[in-house]
Amino acid sequence: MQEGNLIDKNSVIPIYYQLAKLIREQIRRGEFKPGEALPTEIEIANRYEISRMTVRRSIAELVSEGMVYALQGKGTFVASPKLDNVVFELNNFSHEMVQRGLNYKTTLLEAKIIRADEELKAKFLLKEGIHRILHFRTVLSAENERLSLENKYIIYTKSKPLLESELNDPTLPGLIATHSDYVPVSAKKVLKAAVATNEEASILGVSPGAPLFLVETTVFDPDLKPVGWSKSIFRGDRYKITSHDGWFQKE
Amino acid sequence: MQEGNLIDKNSVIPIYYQLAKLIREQIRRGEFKPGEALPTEIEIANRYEISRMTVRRSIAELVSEGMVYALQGKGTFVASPKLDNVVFELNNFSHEMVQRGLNYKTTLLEAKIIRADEELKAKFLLKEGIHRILHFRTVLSAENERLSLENKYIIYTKSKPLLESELNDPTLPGLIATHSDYVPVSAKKVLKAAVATNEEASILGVSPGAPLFLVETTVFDPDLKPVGWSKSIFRGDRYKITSHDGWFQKE
DNA sequence: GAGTGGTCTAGACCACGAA
DNA sequence: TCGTGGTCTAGACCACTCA
Repeated sequence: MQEGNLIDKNSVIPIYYQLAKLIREQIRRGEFKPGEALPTEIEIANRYEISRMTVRRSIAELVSEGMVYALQGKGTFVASPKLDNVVFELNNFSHEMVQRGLNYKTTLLEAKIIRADEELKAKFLLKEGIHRILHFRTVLSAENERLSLENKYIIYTKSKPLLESELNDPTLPGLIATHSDYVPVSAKKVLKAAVATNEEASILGVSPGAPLFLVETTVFDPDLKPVGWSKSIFRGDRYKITSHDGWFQKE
Repeated sequence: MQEGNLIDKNSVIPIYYQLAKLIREQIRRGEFKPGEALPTEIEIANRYEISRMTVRRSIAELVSEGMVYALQGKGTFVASPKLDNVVFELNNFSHEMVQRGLNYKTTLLEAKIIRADEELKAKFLLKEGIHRILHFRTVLSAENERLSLENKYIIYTKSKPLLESELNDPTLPGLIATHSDYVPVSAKKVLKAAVATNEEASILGVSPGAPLFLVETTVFDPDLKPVGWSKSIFRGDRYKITSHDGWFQKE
């Protein structure tokens, strides 16, 4: 609680880092409770004989973690853990698989140039006329089981040959960078719950009506023009998305 | 690109904020391209006649946005937008509805104390014996349409009367705080795709087999003991989860 | 007016990378 | 060895809150 020689000023570990960890643990242990004020920055600086700027840096860490909040003129207070707002992280499939040490592969079912139909013209905000679209259809498998089916569409403005690497694992931003004159800089994803159609079911080896995640991705260039679109389905019995919130242990 | 009287040192807007915005826009406009180095901190400080610490604060903003990354001894570089890793945010239902200006209400179907069965004992890591569990079953509706069905379970260690407010909109952390001696500080959520059972379908007014999101929540106390658990389903035809990544416009 | 957090400075020393 | 980013300081002034 007090007399903190708990900070080693000669350590290789930065002081602000040590202090942030110290306060974080005090909050977790309940020594500072939600709603209570932390000691003032000057108090903390004096107590540990460090500069106020260093204290502020530590507190900034805790603020960014959502653990405390500062009010000008009043003080710095312990926040209540927010357990309502949830952030789900859906990692890149390949990274996931590599991390878990699983064998995975991408199978190219189809790669062809098509003419934009009305739906695609709408997605890409294209005017009337003929527009060439590059269409990829791939299946992701792990441990010899098919897990996901992806349909990718990009506006085709360059006629470059497809590289081996693209056939193996074509990513939407990668395809755009290579086969169009657009620069992909941002993406919007929409996650929906769906059920397998007969065709999807037979490709993925599940029953028609089986639960699926559906992810629609739109990729934009710097002018917010949509330049790539994909619709992917993931087997609901093989995918789950997990999130951790509040004051979980970090490090 | 140069001669930056673009920073107003007498503005009420902090210098670090102005500078961060300036660099962010330069990157978005492509004046600094992915992989390229930004000017060094000292160069920027000299150019705009501000202190290096202020420059660093600006760059820290951009780093936290994932727009640039710094390498000690080398420089600060423009990142490539990461469009693979996706963060889905599922907001608190009530906030969502209020934000959209929709009428919503919570209907309590059931609220009773039960004895923990084997499944609940396992979820809560309870030893053999008799354990009382408080069970809530609620339906969320908006615009007179049922959207979601929630089952909440908490370990019941206090015998406090249920408050009106809890009956209207019982939250898992709120129930734990009021009706147990535990302090909820963190939560784990798992999102799955599912299909409606006959019972669920009739409650929600959809067809059996209709797509659903399933969210299982476990709430923990500071010692990582599970103290609350819920299983909620959301109509797949009414819910979607959206995310934005990369260098989208902020502000 | 006293006390709080918010911003900014000018300078110091360090760790690291590259030549 | 030099230039880079990383840390830290001691002090300044401001905006805000509350009595």
